[in-house]
Amino acid sequence: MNLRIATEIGKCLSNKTRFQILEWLKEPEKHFPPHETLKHFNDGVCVTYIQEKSGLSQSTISTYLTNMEKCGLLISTRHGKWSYLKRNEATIKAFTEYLT
Amino acid sequence: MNLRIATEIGKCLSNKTRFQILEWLKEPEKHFPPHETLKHFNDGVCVTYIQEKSGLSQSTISTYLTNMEKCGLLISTRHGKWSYLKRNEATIKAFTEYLT
DNA sequence: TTTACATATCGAGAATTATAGATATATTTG
DNA sequence: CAAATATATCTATAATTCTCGATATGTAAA
Repeated sequence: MNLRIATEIGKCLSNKTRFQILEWLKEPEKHFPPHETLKHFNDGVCVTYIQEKSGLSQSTISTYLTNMEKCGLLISTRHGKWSYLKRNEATIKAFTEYLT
Repeated sequence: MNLRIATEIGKCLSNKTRFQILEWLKEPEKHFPPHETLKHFNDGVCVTYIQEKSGLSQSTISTYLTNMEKCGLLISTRHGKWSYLKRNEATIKAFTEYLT
């Protein structure tokens, strides 16, 4: 962790929707429907589900998620035409330790 | 801790100087001169020292510090004409736990 | 190989934040 | 009380961010 990344993370955390995305992803099954098309994969939530829950436009949410991935807050995995997002606990831990 | 305060803290942490102020205040004696006019008080760093170290204007730093106090990141104590700032470890802990 | 769907990127106008100088307030000192 | 000093607030402009619709790209299904 360094100052530049830490402030980029801060920027992500300065917006209610972005902060909530991290909260929702703590317990995906509590906040999102299951991914029925996937049989043996449960490693994050697809962009569409996050977009629908947020109520914001597809392009806005896509930008949010891209930025959150760039600074290491999220991990994105592509399966076919879907991208699945999950928290990057290692970065979150490094950030909180840097702050403390 | 709640979403509104957490995002206000995020806003404070989205700027390099503001983030650094928190870092500097982890070890004040390492980053600032001693407060010679004070005999038995060592409970934070005055606004002027923080301003000089940052290189930004007095009004900018004053605004930063006010906002950082409002969201609970800093504790401000006034002694005569000086305000002394220190980290509010309780809020910082609550914030990191909210995130984790 | 079209067509449909999921996600990403682009471009623009609206909204917010950054930053400073000027000024106000509060406190100490002479 | 007047002058000096530390900090806070006001006002304004520049810079950045927000958010969306439009469009592009990538993948799967028909």
